[in-house]
Amino acid sequence: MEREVRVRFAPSPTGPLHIGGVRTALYNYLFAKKMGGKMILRIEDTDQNRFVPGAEDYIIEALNWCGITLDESPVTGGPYAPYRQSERKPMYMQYALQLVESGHAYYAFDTAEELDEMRERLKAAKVATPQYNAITRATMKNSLTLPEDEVKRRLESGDPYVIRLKVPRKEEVRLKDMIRGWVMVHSSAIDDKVLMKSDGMPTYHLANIVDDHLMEITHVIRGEEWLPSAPLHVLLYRYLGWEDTMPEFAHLPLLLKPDGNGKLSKRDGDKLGFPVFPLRWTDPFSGELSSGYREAGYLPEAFVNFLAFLGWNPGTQQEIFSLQELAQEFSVERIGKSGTRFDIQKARWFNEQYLRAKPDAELATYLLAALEEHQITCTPEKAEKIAGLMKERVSFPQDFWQEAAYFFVAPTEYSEKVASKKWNVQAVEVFQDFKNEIPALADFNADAVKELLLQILERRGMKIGQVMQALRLAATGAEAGPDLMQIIEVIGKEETISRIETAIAKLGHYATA
RNA sequence: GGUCCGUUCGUCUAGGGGUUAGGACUUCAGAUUUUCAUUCUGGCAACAGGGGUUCGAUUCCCCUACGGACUACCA
Repeated sequence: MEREVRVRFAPSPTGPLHIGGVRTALYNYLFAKKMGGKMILRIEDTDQNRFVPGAEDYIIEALNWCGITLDESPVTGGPYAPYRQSERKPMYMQYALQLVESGHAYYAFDTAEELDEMRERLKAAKVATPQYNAITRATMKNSLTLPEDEVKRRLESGDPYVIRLKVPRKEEVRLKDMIRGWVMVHSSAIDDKVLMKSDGMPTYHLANIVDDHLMEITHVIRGEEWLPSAPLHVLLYRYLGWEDTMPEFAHLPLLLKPDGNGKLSKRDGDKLGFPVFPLRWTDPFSGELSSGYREAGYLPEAFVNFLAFLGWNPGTQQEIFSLQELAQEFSVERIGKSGTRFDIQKARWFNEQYLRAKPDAELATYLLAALEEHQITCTPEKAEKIAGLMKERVSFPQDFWQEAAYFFVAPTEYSEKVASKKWNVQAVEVFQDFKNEIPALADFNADAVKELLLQILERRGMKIGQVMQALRLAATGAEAGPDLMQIIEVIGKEETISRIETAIAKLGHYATA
Protein backbone atom coordinates (compact mmCIF):
# COMPACT_ATOMS: atom_id res chain seq x y z
CA MET A 1 0.00 0.00 0.00
CA GLU A 2 1.49 3.31 -1.11
CA ARG A 3 1.69 6.01 1.50
CA GLU A 4 -0.06 9.26 0.78
CA VAL A 5 2.47 11.81 -0.39
CA ARG A 6 3.12 14.43 2.28
CA VAL A 7 5.67 17.18 1.76
CA ARG A 8 6.56 20.11 3.91
CA PHE A 9 8.04 23.53 3.44
CA ALA A 10 9.95 24.32 6.59
CA PRO A 11 11.28 27.85 6.72
CA SER A 12 12.82 29.56 9.67
CA PRO A 13 11.10 32.82 10.62
CA THR A 14 14.28 34.85 10.68
CA GLY A 15 13.15 37.43 8.17
CA PRO A 16 11.33 37.66 4.88
CA LEU A 17 11.22 34.56 2.75
CA HIS A 18 13.59 35.02 -0.12
CA ILE A 19 13.00 34.05 -3.68
CA GLY A 20 14.93 30.77 -3.44
CA GLY A 21 12.75 29.81 -0.51
CA VAL A 22 9.67 30.62 -2.51
CA ARG A 23 10.89 28.34 -5.27
CA THR A 24 11.49 25.53 -2.79
CA ALA A 25 7.97 26.01 -1.48
CA LEU A 26 6.63 26.05 -5.03
CA TYR A 27 8.34 22.80 -5.99
CA ASN A 28 7.04 21.15 -2.84
CA TYR A 29 3.57 22.38 -3.64
CA LEU A 30 3.71 21.29 -7.28
CA PHE A 31 4.97 17.87 -6.29
CA ALA A 32 2.22 17.46 -3.70
CA LYS A 33 -0.47 18.49 -6.18
CA LYS A 34 0.94 16.29 -8.91
CA MET A 35 0.94 13.30 -6.58
CA GLY A 36 -2.43 14.07 -5.07
CA GLY A 37 -0.77 14.57 -1.71
CA LYS A 38 -0.60 17.13 1.05
CA MET A 39 1.43 20.31 1.38
CA ILE A 40 2.42 21.27 4.89
CA LEU A 41 3.97 24.42 6.30
CA ARG A 42 6.08 23.95 9.38
CA ILE A 43 7.79 26.83 11.10
CA GLU A 44 11.30 25.98 12.25
CA ASP A 45 11.77 28.44 15.07
CA THR A 46 14.12 26.53 17.32
CA ASP A 47 16.60 29.39 17.40
CA GLN A 48 15.04 31.89 19.77
CA ASN A 49 17.87 34.34 19.23
CA ARG A 50 17.05 34.77 15.60
CA PHE A 51 13.33 35.24 15.93
CA VAL A 52 12.07 38.16 13.86
CA PRO A 53 8.59 39.51 14.52
CA GLY A 54 6.35 39.45 11.49
CA ALA A 55 8.43 36.92 9.59
CA GLU A 56 5.93 34.09 9.93
CA ASP A 57 3.04 36.26 8.76
CA TYR A 58 5.19 37.39 5.88
CA ILE A 59 5.93 33.80 4.85
CA ILE A 60 2.27 32.89 4.86
CA GLU A 61 1.26 36.00 2.98
CA ALA A 62 3.94 35.40 0.38
CA LEU A 63 2.86 31.82 -0.25
CA ASN A 64 -0.70 32.99 -0.40
CA TRP A 65 0.14 35.63 -2.97
CA CYS A 66 1.78 32.99 -5.13
CA GLY A 67 -1.30 30.83 -4.95
CA ILE A 68 0.46 28.12 -2.98
CA THR A 69 -2.22 26.68 -0.76
CA LEU A 70 -1.42 24.85 2.45
CA ASP A 71 -3.22 21.73 3.57
CA GLU A 72 -1.76 21.98 7.06
CA SER A 73 -0.09 24.97 8.69
CA PRO A 74 0.26 26.85 11.96
CA VAL A 75 -2.72 28.95 10.91
CA THR A 76 -5.10 26.32 9.58
CA GLY A 77 -3.93 23.61 11.96
CA GLY A 78 -4.22 19.97 11.02
CA PRO A 79 -4.03 16.42 12.35
CA TYR A 80 -0.33 16.71 13.20
CA ALA A 81 -0.46 20.01 15.08
CA PRO A 82 1.25 21.98 16.35
CA TYR A 83 3.16 23.18 13.30
CA ARG A 84 5.60 25.44 15.08
CA GLN A 85 8.66 23.73 16.46
CA SER A 86 8.76 26.05 19.46
CA GLU A 87 5.34 24.69 20.39
CA ARG A 88 6.57 21.15 19.93
CA LYS A 89 9.45 21.69 22.31
CA PRO A 90 8.33 19.04 24.86
CA MET A 91 8.36 16.34 22.19
CA TYR A 92 12.03 16.33 21.30
CA MET A 93 13.87 15.49 24.50
CA GLN A 94 12.52 11.95 24.70
CA TYR A 95 14.05 11.10 21.33
CA ALA A 96 17.37 12.60 22.30
CA LEU A 97 17.28 10.53 25.49
CA GLN A 98 16.36 7.46 23.48
CA LEU A 99 19.53 8.00 21.51
CA VAL A 100 21.57 8.44 24.67
CA GLU A 101 20.17 5.22 26.07
CA SER A 102 20.85 3.27 22.91
CA GLY A 103 24.41 4.56 22.96
CA HIS A 104 24.10 6.75 19.88
CA ALA A 105 24.28 10.06 21.69
CA TYR A 106 25.92 11.49 24.79
CA TYR A 107 25.90 14.47 27.12
CA ALA A 108 28.54 17.15 26.60
CA PHE A 109 29.40 19.87 29.12
CA ASP A 110 32.01 21.84 27.21
CA THR A 111 31.74 25.60 27.34
CA ALA A 112 31.92 27.77 24.26
CA GLU A 113 35.45 28.77 25.30
CA GLU A 114 36.53 25.17 25.60
CA LEU A 115 35.16 24.42 22.15
CA ASP A 116 37.00 27.37 20.67
CA GLU A 117 40.15 26.26 22.39
CA MET A 118 39.78 22.79 20.95
CA ARG A 119 39.36 24.13 17.44
CA GLU A 120 42.33 26.45 17.82
CA ARG A 121 44.44 23.59 19.09
CA LEU A 122 43.52 21.38 16.14
CA LYS A 123 44.06 24.18 13.72
CA ALA A 124 47.52 24.80 15.14
CA ALA A 125 48.21 21.08 14.75
CA LYS A 126 47.25 21.43 11.09
CA VAL A 127 44.24 19.18 11.33
CA ALA A 128 42.26 19.55 8.12
CA THR A 129 38.83 19.73 9.67
CA PRO A 130 38.74 20.69 13.32
CA GLN A 131 35.61 19.11 14.65
CA TYR A 132 34.01 17.45 17.63
CA ASN A 133 34.19 13.85 16.46
CA ALA A 134 35.09 10.26 17.20
CA ILE A 135 38.65 11.27 17.97
CA THR A 136 38.38 14.61 19.71
CA ARG A 137 35.45 13.71 21.91
CA ALA A 138 37.85 11.62 23.98
CA THR A 139 39.58 14.81 25.06
CA MET A 140 36.45 16.78 25.89
CA LYS A 141 34.11 17.04 28.86
CA ASN A 142 31.29 14.64 28.14
CA SER A 143 29.51 11.58 29.45
CA LEU A 144 31.94 9.36 27.58
CA THR A 145 35.01 10.76 29.31
CA LEU A 146 33.71 11.90 32.70
CA PRO A 147 33.08 9.43 35.52
CA GLU A 148 29.51 8.28 35.71
CA ASP A 149 28.82 9.86 39.07
CA GLU A 150 30.14 13.23 37.95
CA VAL A 151 27.89 13.15 34.91
CA LYS A 152 24.99 12.38 37.19
CA ARG A 153 25.98 15.13 39.59
CA ARG A 154 26.28 17.70 36.84
CA LEU A 155 22.93 16.79 35.33
CA GLU A 156 21.20 16.92 38.72
CA SER A 157 22.79 20.20 39.72
CA GLY A 158 21.53 21.83 36.55
CA ASP A 159 24.87 22.28 34.83
CA PRO A 160 24.33 23.42 31.25
CA TYR A 161 24.77 20.60 28.79
CA VAL A 162 24.02 19.60 25.23
CA ILE A 163 23.32 16.21 23.76
CA ARG A 164 25.52 15.24 20.86
CA LEU A 165 25.16 12.50 18.31
CA LYS A 166 27.85 9.85 18.54
CA VAL A 167 28.84 9.59 14.92
CA PRO A 168 30.73 6.38 14.13
CA ARG A 169 34.40 6.72 13.30
CA LYS A 170 34.44 4.96 9.98
CA GLU A 171 31.35 4.13 8.12
CA GLU A 172 30.15 4.77 4.61
CA VAL A 173 26.81 6.57 4.71
CA ARG A 174 24.79 6.34 1.52
CA LEU A 175 21.69 8.16 0.54
CA LYS A 176 19.69 8.23 -2.62
CA ASP A 177 18.79 11.68 -3.81
CA MET A 178 15.96 11.91 -6.32
CA ILE A 179 17.89 14.50 -8.32
CA ARG A 180 21.49 13.39 -7.91
CA GLY A 181 21.31 9.66 -7.48
CA TRP A 182 23.46 7.94 -4.88
CA VAL A 183 25.52 10.22 -2.71
CA MET A 184 28.17 8.67 -0.51
CA VAL A 185 29.78 10.33 2.48
CA HIS A 186 32.24 8.92 4.96
CA SER A 187 31.16 9.32 8.57
CA SER A 188 34.55 10.79 9.43
CA ALA A 189 33.46 13.88 7.52
CA ILE A 190 30.52 14.36 9.84
CA ASP A 191 31.03 15.77 13.30
CA ASP A 192 29.21 14.95 16.50
CA LYS A 193 26.37 17.33 15.85
CA VAL A 194 24.55 18.92 18.74
CA LEU A 195 21.04 17.50 18.93
CA MET A 196 19.73 19.28 22.01
CA LYS A 197 20.97 22.74 22.84
CA SER A 198 21.65 23.92 26.37
CA ASP A 199 18.48 26.01 26.29
CA GLY A 200 16.44 22.82 25.98
CA MET A 201 15.61 23.39 22.34
CA PRO A 202 16.53 20.85 19.69
CA THR A 203 18.74 21.85 16.79
CA TYR A 204 17.44 21.75 13.26
CA HIS A 205 18.97 18.33 12.73
CA LEU A 206 17.05 16.57 15.48
CA ALA A 207 13.87 18.59 15.14
CA ASN A 208 13.45 18.10 11.42
CA ILE A 209 13.91 14.33 11.68
CA VAL A 210 11.55 13.96 14.61
CA ASP A 211 8.91 16.18 13.01
CA ASP A 212 9.19 14.68 9.55
CA HIS A 213 8.75 11.26 11.09
CA LEU A 214 5.88 12.23 13.35
CA MET A 215 4.18 14.17 10.56
CA GLU A 216 4.64 11.22 8.22
CA ILE A 217 6.48 13.25 5.64
CA THR A 218 7.24 11.10 2.58
CA HIS A 219 9.46 13.42 0.54
CA VAL A 220 11.89 16.08 1.67
CA ILE A 221 12.43 18.64 -1.08
CA ARG A 222 14.87 21.31 0.04
CA GLY A 223 17.82 23.40 -1.10
CA GLU A 224 21.18 21.95 -2.02
CA GLU A 225 22.78 23.63 0.98
CA TRP A 226 21.37 20.71 2.99
CA LEU A 227 23.07 18.03 0.97
CA PRO A 228 26.23 17.87 3.12
CA SER A 229 24.19 17.23 6.25
CA ALA A 230 21.80 14.77 4.65
CA PRO A 231 23.95 11.75 5.56
CA LEU A 232 23.76 12.88 9.17
CA HIS A 233 19.99 12.82 8.86
CA VAL A 234 20.13 9.31 7.47
CA LEU A 235 22.12 8.29 10.53
CA LEU A 236 19.49 9.81 12.79
CA TYR A 237 16.67 7.94 11.09
CA ARG A 238 18.66 4.76 11.47
CA TYR A 239 19.48 5.20 15.14
CA LEU A 240 15.94 6.19 15.95
CA GLY A 241 14.72 3.02 14.26
CA TRP A 242 12.80 4.83 11.55
CA GLU A 243 14.84 3.96 8.53
CA ASP A 244 12.11 1.96 6.84
CA THR A 245 9.81 4.99 6.68
CA MET A 246 12.54 7.51 5.99
CA PRO A 247 11.40 10.11 3.47
CA GLU A 248 12.97 10.35 0.06
CA PHE A 249 15.26 13.32 -0.48
CA ALA A 250 15.48 15.77 -3.33
CA HIS A 251 18.10 18.52 -3.07
CA LEU A 252 17.33 21.43 -5.33
CA PRO A 253 20.03 23.30 -7.24
CA LEU A 254 20.69 26.73 -5.83
CA LEU A 255 19.61 30.07 -7.23
CA LEU A 256 22.76 32.01 -8.05
CA LYS A 257 23.43 35.72 -8.40
CA PRO A 258 23.27 36.92 -12.04
CA ASP A 259 27.05 36.90 -12.29
CA GLY A 260 27.10 33.31 -11.04
CA ASN A 261 29.20 34.43 -8.13
CA GLY A 262 27.57 32.80 -5.13
CA LYS A 263 24.04 32.00 -4.17
CA LEU A 264 21.31 34.55 -4.04
CA SER A 265 20.78 35.54 -0.44
CA LYS A 266 18.53 37.63 1.71
CA ARG A 267 21.38 39.99 2.31
CA ASP A 268 21.45 40.92 -1.36
CA GLY A 269 18.32 42.99 -0.75
CA ASP A 270 18.09 45.49 -3.57
CA LYS A 271 21.80 45.61 -4.29
CA LEU A 272 21.46 43.58 -7.47
CA GLY A 273 18.96 45.90 -9.09
CA PHE A 274 15.96 43.65 -8.60
CA PRO A 275 14.00 42.37 -5.63
CA VAL A 276 15.04 39.17 -3.90
CA PHE A 277 11.82 39.01 -1.92
CA PRO A 278 8.31 38.23 -3.10
CA LEU A 279 6.75 40.99 -1.00
CA ARG A 280 8.05 44.27 0.32
CA TRP A 281 9.61 43.97 3.75
CA THR A 282 10.46 46.47 6.43
CA ASP A 283 13.02 45.23 8.87
CA PRO A 284 11.51 45.62 12.33
CA PHE A 285 14.87 46.37 13.94
CA SER A 286 16.67 48.60 11.46
CA GLY A 287 13.64 49.91 9.60
CA GLU A 288 15.41 49.06 6.37
CA LEU A 289 13.03 48.61 3.46
CA SER A 290 13.45 45.86 0.86
CA SER A 291 11.40 45.83 -2.29
CA GLY A 292 9.22 42.93 -3.36
CA TYR A 293 7.99 41.50 -6.62
CA ARG A 294 4.38 42.17 -5.78
CA GLU A 295 4.96 45.88 -5.24
CA ALA A 296 7.24 46.09 -8.26
CA GLY A 297 4.27 45.14 -10.41
CA TYR A 298 4.86 41.48 -11.06
CA LEU A 299 1.73 39.42 -11.50
CA PRO A 300 1.73 36.38 -9.24
CA GLU A 301 1.02 34.08 -12.19
CA ALA A 302 4.03 35.45 -14.05
CA PHE A 303 6.24 35.32 -10.97
CA VAL A 304 5.33 31.70 -10.31
CA ASN A 305 5.74 30.68 -13.95
CA PHE A 306 9.14 32.33 -14.05
CA LEU A 307 10.21 30.74 -10.78
CA ALA A 308 9.08 27.29 -11.84
CA PHE A 309 11.36 27.49 -14.88
CA LEU A 310 14.39 28.35 -12.79
CA GLY A 311 15.75 24.84 -12.55
CA TRP A 312 12.89 22.90 -14.01
CA ASN A 313 11.41 22.53 -17.48
CA PRO A 314 8.61 20.46 -18.93
CA GLY A 315 10.68 19.05 -21.79
CA THR A 316 8.39 20.65 -24.35
CA GLN A 317 8.41 24.00 -26.11
CA GLN A 318 5.63 25.39 -23.98
CA GLU A 319 6.69 28.25 -21.71
CA ILE A 320 3.49 29.69 -20.38
CA PHE A 321 1.97 27.63 -17.61
CA SER A 322 -0.70 28.34 -15.09
CA LEU A 323 -0.17 27.03 -11.59
CA GLN A 324 -2.59 24.21 -12.33
CA GLU A 325 -0.77 23.28 -15.51
CA LEU A 326 2.55 23.34 -13.68
CA ALA A 327 1.16 20.99 -11.07
CA GLN A 328 -0.01 18.68 -13.81
CA GLU A 329 3.31 18.61 -15.65
CA PHE A 330 5.69 18.76 -12.73
CA SER A 331 8.15 15.97 -12.11
CA VAL A 332 11.22 15.81 -9.92
CA GLU A 333 13.10 13.95 -12.67
CA ARG A 334 13.03 17.06 -14.82
CA ILE A 335 14.69 19.26 -12.23
CA GLY A 336 18.20 20.21 -13.33
CA LYS A 337 21.32 19.48 -11.31
CA SER A 338 23.30 22.66 -11.69
CA GLY A 339 22.92 26.01 -10.02
CA THR A 340 20.75 28.52 -11.81
CA ARG A 341 21.65 32.13 -12.39
CA PHE A 342 18.94 34.58 -11.81
CA ASP A 343 17.82 36.54 -14.88
CA ILE A 344 15.43 39.38 -14.23
CA GLN A 345 14.94 39.98 -17.98
CA LYS A 346 13.15 36.70 -18.26
CA ALA A 347 10.90 37.57 -15.32
CA ARG A 348 9.95 40.78 -17.06
CA TRP A 349 9.17 38.94 -20.27
CA PHE A 350 6.87 36.57 -18.43
CA ASN A 351 5.12 39.52 -16.86
CA GLU A 352 4.52 41.10 -20.27
CA GLN A 353 3.11 37.85 -21.60
CA TYR A 354 0.63 37.57 -18.75
CA LEU A 355 -0.30 41.23 -18.95
CA ARG A 356 -1.11 40.97 -22.66
CA ALA A 357 -3.21 37.91 -22.12
CA LYS A 358 -5.53 39.77 -19.77
CA PRO A 359 -8.77 41.29 -21.02
CA ASP A 360 -8.80 45.07 -21.44
CA ALA A 361 -11.43 45.49 -18.77
CA GLU A 362 -9.16 43.91 -16.20
CA LEU A 363 -6.17 45.97 -17.27
CA ALA A 364 -8.34 49.05 -17.00
CA THR A 365 -8.65 48.52 -13.27
CA TYR A 366 -4.92 49.19 -12.87
CA LEU A 367 -5.29 52.47 -14.66
CA LEU A 368 -8.43 53.40 -12.78
CA ALA A 369 -6.70 52.81 -9.47
CA ALA A 370 -3.83 55.10 -10.42
CA LEU A 371 -6.23 57.75 -11.69
CA GLU A 372 -8.07 57.72 -8.42
CA GLU A 373 -4.83 58.33 -6.60
CA HIS A 374 -4.24 61.34 -8.81
CA GLN A 375 -7.84 62.43 -8.38
CA ILE A 376 -8.67 62.19 -12.04
CA THR A 377 -12.08 60.93 -13.00
CA CYS A 378 -12.47 58.57 -15.89
CA THR A 379 -15.19 56.28 -17.10
CA PRO A 380 -14.52 52.55 -17.15
CA GLU A 381 -15.15 52.55 -20.90
CA LYS A 382 -12.49 55.14 -21.53
CA ALA A 383 -10.02 53.37 -19.24
CA GLU A 384 -10.68 50.13 -21.05
CA LYS A 385 -10.02 51.75 -24.40
CA ILE A 386 -6.73 53.19 -23.18
CA ALA A 387 -5.74 49.87 -21.64
CA GLY A 388 -6.34 48.22 -24.99
CA LEU A 389 -4.17 50.79 -26.75
CA MET A 390 -1.36 50.44 -24.23
CA LYS A 391 -1.26 46.74 -23.43
CA GLU A 392 1.29 45.83 -26.09
CA ARG A 393 3.73 48.37 -24.77
CA VAL A 394 3.79 47.94 -21.01
CA SER A 395 5.66 45.59 -18.74
CA PHE A 396 3.94 46.35 -15.46
CA PRO A 397 0.49 47.47 -14.32
CA GLN A 398 1.81 50.82 -13.13
CA ASP A 399 3.06 51.55 -16.65
CA PHE A 400 -0.51 52.13 -17.79
CA TRP A 401 -0.55 55.35 -15.84
CA GLN A 402 3.09 56.22 -16.20
CA GLU A 403 3.13 55.74 -19.96
CA ALA A 404 -0.34 57.04 -20.65
CA ALA A 405 -0.66 60.10 -18.45
CA TYR A 406 -1.01 62.28 -21.53
CA PHE A 407 -4.45 60.87 -22.10
CA PHE A 408 -5.49 62.90 -19.08
CA VAL A 409 -2.97 65.65 -18.62
CA ALA A 410 -1.91 68.06 -21.35
CA PRO A 411 1.83 67.98 -22.04
CA THR A 412 3.91 70.62 -20.34
CA GLU A 413 7.12 69.55 -21.96
CA TYR A 414 7.82 68.50 -25.51
CA SER A 415 10.39 66.12 -26.87
CA GLU A 416 13.27 68.30 -27.92
CA LYS A 417 14.35 65.80 -30.53
CA VAL A 418 11.06 65.71 -32.40
CA ALA A 419 10.45 69.41 -32.01
CA SER A 420 13.71 70.35 -33.66
CA LYS A 421 13.31 67.84 -36.45
CA LYS A 422 9.62 67.87 -37.24
CA TRP A 423 8.08 71.11 -36.05
CA ASN A 424 8.06 73.53 -38.97
CA VAL A 425 6.01 76.23 -40.68
CA GLN A 426 4.36 73.83 -43.09
CA ALA A 427 3.20 71.57 -40.30
CA VAL A 428 1.92 74.46 -38.25
CA GLU A 429 -0.14 75.66 -41.21
CA VAL A 430 -1.70 72.24 -41.48
CA PHE A 431 -2.50 72.27 -37.78
CA GLN A 432 -4.10 75.68 -38.05
CA ASP A 433 -6.51 74.36 -40.64
CA PHE A 434 -6.92 71.15 -38.70
CA LYS A 435 -7.98 72.73 -35.43
CA ASN A 436 -10.18 75.25 -37.22
CA GLU A 437 -12.03 72.51 -39.04
CA ILE A 438 -12.36 70.08 -36.16
CA PRO A 439 -15.42 71.80 -34.63
CA ALA A 440 -17.35 71.09 -37.83
CA LEU A 441 -16.81 67.36 -37.44
CA ALA A 442 -20.11 65.64 -36.74
CA ASP A 443 -18.56 62.53 -35.24
CA PHE A 444 -15.30 63.01 -33.42
CA ASN A 445 -13.65 59.65 -33.82
CA ALA A 446 -10.34 58.29 -35.05
CA ASP A 447 -11.55 57.60 -38.57
CA ALA A 448 -13.20 60.98 -39.03
CA VAL A 449 -10.22 62.83 -37.63
CA LYS A 450 -7.86 60.99 -39.90
CA GLU A 451 -10.12 61.69 -42.88
CA LEU A 452 -10.08 65.40 -42.06
CA LEU A 453 -6.33 65.50 -41.72
CA LEU A 454 -5.92 63.65 -45.01
CA GLN A 455 -8.15 66.16 -46.77
CA ILE A 456 -6.16 69.10 -45.50
CA LEU A 457 -2.91 67.47 -46.51
CA GLU A 458 -4.22 66.74 -49.98
CA ARG A 459 -5.18 70.38 -50.48
CA ARG A 460 -1.62 71.33 -49.70
CA GLY A 461 -0.05 68.48 -51.63
CA MET A 462 1.56 66.98 -48.55
CA LYS A 463 1.89 63.47 -47.22
CA ILE A 464 0.79 62.26 -43.83
CA GLY A 465 4.29 61.29 -42.78
CA GLN A 466 5.34 64.94 -42.94
CA VAL A 467 3.16 66.01 -40.04
CA MET A 468 2.31 62.98 -37.94
CA GLN A 469 5.27 63.22 -35.63
CA ALA A 470 4.70 66.91 -35.07
CA LEU A 471 1.03 66.32 -34.40
CA ARG A 472 1.91 63.60 -31.91
CA LEU A 473 4.21 66.08 -30.25
CA ALA A 474 1.43 68.64 -29.99
CA ALA A 475 -1.06 66.14 -28.61
CA THR A 476 1.14 64.19 -26.24
CA GLY A 477 4.52 65.85 -25.96
CA ALA A 478 6.05 62.44 -26.57
CA GLU A 479 7.95 61.01 -29.48
CA ALA A 480 6.30 57.62 -29.44
CA GLY A 481 3.09 55.96 -28.46
CA PRO A 482 0.06 54.11 -29.74
CA ASP A 483 -2.00 55.11 -32.79
CA LEU A 484 -2.24 58.87 -32.71
CA MET A 485 -5.74 59.07 -34.15
CA GLN A 486 -6.96 56.81 -31.40
CA ILE A 487 -5.27 59.01 -28.83
CA ILE A 488 -6.93 62.09 -30.28
CA GLU A 489 -10.30 60.39 -30.19
CA VAL A 490 -9.85 59.60 -26.51
CA ILE A 491 -8.59 63.06 -25.64
CA GLY A 492 -11.66 64.62 -27.25
CA LYS A 493 -12.49 67.55 -29.45
CA GLU A 494 -11.93 70.51 -27.14
CA GLU A 495 -8.81 69.16 -25.53
CA THR A 496 -7.27 68.35 -28.91
CA ILE A 497 -7.87 71.88 -30.16
CA SER A 498 -6.52 73.35 -26.98
CA ARG A 499 -3.38 71.19 -27.08
CA ILE A 500 -2.70 72.14 -30.69
CA GLU A 501 -3.06 75.83 -29.85
CA THR A 502 -0.78 75.49 -26.85
CA ALA A 503 1.83 73.68 -28.91
CA ILE A 504 1.72 76.26 -31.69
CA ALA A 505 2.27 78.97 -29.14
CA LYS A 506 4.98 77.20 -27.18
CA LEU A 507 6.90 75.74 -30.08
CA GLY A 508 6.81 78.82 -32.25
CA HIS A 509 10.56 79.25 -32.16
CA TYR A 510 11.03 75.94 -33.94
CA ALA A 511 8.78 76.94 -36.85
CA THR A 512 11.17 79.33 -38.45
CA ALA A 513 11.89 77.70 -41.75
C1' G B 1 42.22 23.55 3.56
C1' G B 2 38.66 19.27 3.86
C1' U B 3 33.94 16.92 2.25
C1' C B 4 30.08 16.92 -1.17
C1' C B 5 27.64 18.68 -5.64
C1' G B 6 27.95 20.60 -10.41
C1' U B 7 29.82 22.23 -15.84
C1' U B 8 25.54 22.39 -23.62
C1' C B 9 24.89 29.51 -27.05
C1' G B 10 25.85 35.80 -22.75
C1' U B 11 21.38 33.62 -19.63
C1' C B 12 17.45 29.57 -18.76
C1' U B 13 17.55 24.99 -21.05
C1' A B 14 16.23 20.39 -24.78
C1' G B 15 18.88 16.41 -26.51
C1' G B 16 21.86 12.25 -26.33
C1' G B 17 27.26 7.13 -28.90
C1' G B 18 26.43 8.61 -35.70
C1' U B 19 21.72 15.32 -35.17
C1' U B 20 22.55 20.95 -40.01
C1' A B 21 23.25 20.10 -31.52
C1' G B 22 16.67 22.27 -30.97
C1' G B 23 13.76 26.14 -28.19
C1' A B 24 13.17 30.60 -25.04
C1' C B 25 15.27 35.34 -23.06
C1' U B 26 18.85 38.91 -24.60
C1' U B 27 21.06 41.01 -29.00
C1' C B 28 21.47 42.28 -34.27
C1' A B 29 19.25 42.84 -39.29
C1' G B 30 14.94 43.03 -42.45
C1' A B 31 9.49 43.44 -43.20
C1' U B 32 4.96 45.86 -41.41
C1' U B 33 3.55 50.72 -39.04
C1' U B 34 2.06 57.86 -38.85
C1' U B 35 6.25 57.11 -34.37
C1' C B 36 7.76 53.75 -30.68
C1' A B 37 6.30 49.17 -29.11
C1' U B 38 3.93 44.78 -30.73
C1' U B 39 3.93 41.12 -34.59
C1' C B 40 6.46 38.38 -38.50
C1' U B 41 11.05 36.72 -40.96
C1' G B 42 16.10 35.97 -40.63
C1' G B 43 21.16 36.20 -38.32
C1' C B 44 25.09 35.88 -34.46
C1' A B 45 25.98 32.51 -30.59
C1' A B 46 27.28 26.49 -26.95
C1' C B 47 28.74 20.67 -25.78
C1' A B 48 35.31 23.68 -20.16
C1' G B 49 40.27 21.02 -21.28
C1' G B 50 43.03 16.35 -21.54
C1' G B 51 43.10 11.21 -21.58
C1' G B 52 40.65 6.67 -22.32
C1' U B 53 36.36 2.95 -24.08
C1' U B 54 34.46 2.65 -29.20
C1' C B 55 34.39 1.94 -36.14
C1' G B 56 32.55 6.59 -34.08
C1' A B 57 31.88 10.59 -28.21
C1' U B 58 29.13 16.43 -26.97
C1' U B 59 26.70 11.89 -24.94
C1' C B 60 29.95 6.44 -21.11
C1' C B 61 34.61 6.25 -17.64
C1' C B 62 38.96 8.75 -15.41
C1' C B 63 41.91 13.07 -14.49
C1' U B 64 42.51 18.36 -14.55
C1' A B 65 40.46 23.16 -14.51
C1' C B 66 36.65 26.16 -13.08
C1' G B 67 32.17 27.19 -10.25
C1' G B 68 29.06 26.36 -6.05
C1' A B 69 27.43 24.47 -1.24
C1' C B 70 28.76 22.88 3.47
C1' U B 71 32.39 22.92 7.29
C1' A B 72 28.03 26.74 14.72
C1' C B 73 24.68 25.02 21.06
C1' C B 74 21.85 28.90 12.62
C1' A B 75 18.47 27.00 9.89
